[in-house]
Amino acid sequence: MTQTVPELPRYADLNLAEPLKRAVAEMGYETLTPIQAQAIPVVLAGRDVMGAAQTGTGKTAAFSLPLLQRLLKHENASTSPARHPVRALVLLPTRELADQVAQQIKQYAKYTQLRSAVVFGGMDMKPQTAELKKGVEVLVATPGRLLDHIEAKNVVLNQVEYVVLDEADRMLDIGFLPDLQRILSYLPKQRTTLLFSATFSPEIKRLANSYLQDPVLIEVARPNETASTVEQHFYAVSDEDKRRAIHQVLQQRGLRQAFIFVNSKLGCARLARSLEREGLKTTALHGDKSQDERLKALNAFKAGEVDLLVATDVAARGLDIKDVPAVFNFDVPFNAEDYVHRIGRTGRAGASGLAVTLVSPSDARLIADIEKLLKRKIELERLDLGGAPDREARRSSADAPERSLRSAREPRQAERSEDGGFERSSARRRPIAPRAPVDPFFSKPYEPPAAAAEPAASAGPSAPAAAGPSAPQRARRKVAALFKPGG
DNA sequence: AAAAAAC
Repeated sequence: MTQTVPELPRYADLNLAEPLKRAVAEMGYETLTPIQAQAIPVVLAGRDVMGAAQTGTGKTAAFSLPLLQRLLKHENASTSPARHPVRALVLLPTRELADQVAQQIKQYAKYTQLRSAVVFGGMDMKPQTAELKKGVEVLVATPGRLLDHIEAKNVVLNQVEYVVLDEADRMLDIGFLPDLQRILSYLPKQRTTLLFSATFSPEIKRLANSYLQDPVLIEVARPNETASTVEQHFYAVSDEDKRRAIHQVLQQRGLRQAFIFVNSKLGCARLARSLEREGLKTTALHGDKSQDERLKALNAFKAGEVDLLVATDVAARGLDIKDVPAVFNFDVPFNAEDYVHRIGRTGRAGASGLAVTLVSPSDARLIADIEKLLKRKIELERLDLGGAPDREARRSSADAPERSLRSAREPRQAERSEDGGFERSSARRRPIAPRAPVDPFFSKPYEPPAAAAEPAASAGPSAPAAAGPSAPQRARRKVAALFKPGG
């Protein structure tokens, strides 16, 4: 065991104001994580920062503590409560995350005079407006609602000294960039900008640099790296077997709670309903729910009232929930970065965690993307679902055991096609999956090729076709190999 | 392919 970590820096030894130290001590923090140890002095020095560190390693404290310290140190009007301009702005990509970070900052600031507030959509404007009008030094927000408040003149941002983009790569992606740029246009040019995320693609890094002045780059471990405490598995499972796979892994591992990620809101609602019918205490979290429902779902999971939280990528980033033992990717995420964030919901703060990704043949390309991002080979594993494959079970209608999970819905033909029409669409979408063994290439399970380090490398000698398969072709074959009948 | 974020 690596129990003898050489003297981690301690909060008590930091040059932080007493009120901040007191709050930190009260929250039970003693030593700094690596990202905190590196980022805090740099932020205290007033520099711009681009910070990358693995999920679950305390990025929020890494920026908020030194930020609060700076605000305390250069307190201009603390003795006259009449005027409290927003001096620090923290922007986040989801409402739940804004809420979480705001609560954390409130905790850190609780023994100071600094005021903070949070604004995000889906909630009544009025209470937020009232808070803003009272004046706050630290404002936490999601972009859309903040723009609303700016345009309604509920808040003025021309005195902002610090802006933080948490989950910075997401904030800078195409979906958020226009709003972000508008917000930044209201801020003084002369300011400190802090960007933090667990993932930064090279393109986003370049873009991010255009928003920073002479930044300090802080990289704790490799960017895009997953926590070493998370045990990762990729199981080759056909779409129709995925729910059964979840039941089985939960049972075999003796797991009660888990996050289950899906790619669409509709799929999220449906999967949650199915799992609930199959006897698992399940709730769904996605952007088509009201904010009240979203908060309720999250709180029910936190309180242990439900065991499974089926969620879209609204829950992929940043959410810090204690003791999430496992994350399932029911769908392989469209963006490889989101894989890193999703599985980052487990194994936080040094805890151990399990990440299970269910891979169907059509996911080959996405798996190749994840391999590339993680810079390592992914071994697809077979999952013995105990008994005949599901499709066999459907043919011999007498087989009860394997079908038990589906039995509740099996008779409802109409609803099955609503679920995506597994039978027909699978034939359409997965022409690659061989029905009969034809090529010896398909007859052995996936083994990482010895030579090629990068997926984009040249075609190896094992290439069956004359022209040589492309990287996506090879990726599809790897996955297809695992779906060979009888293997 | 989708999700997120304002009403």
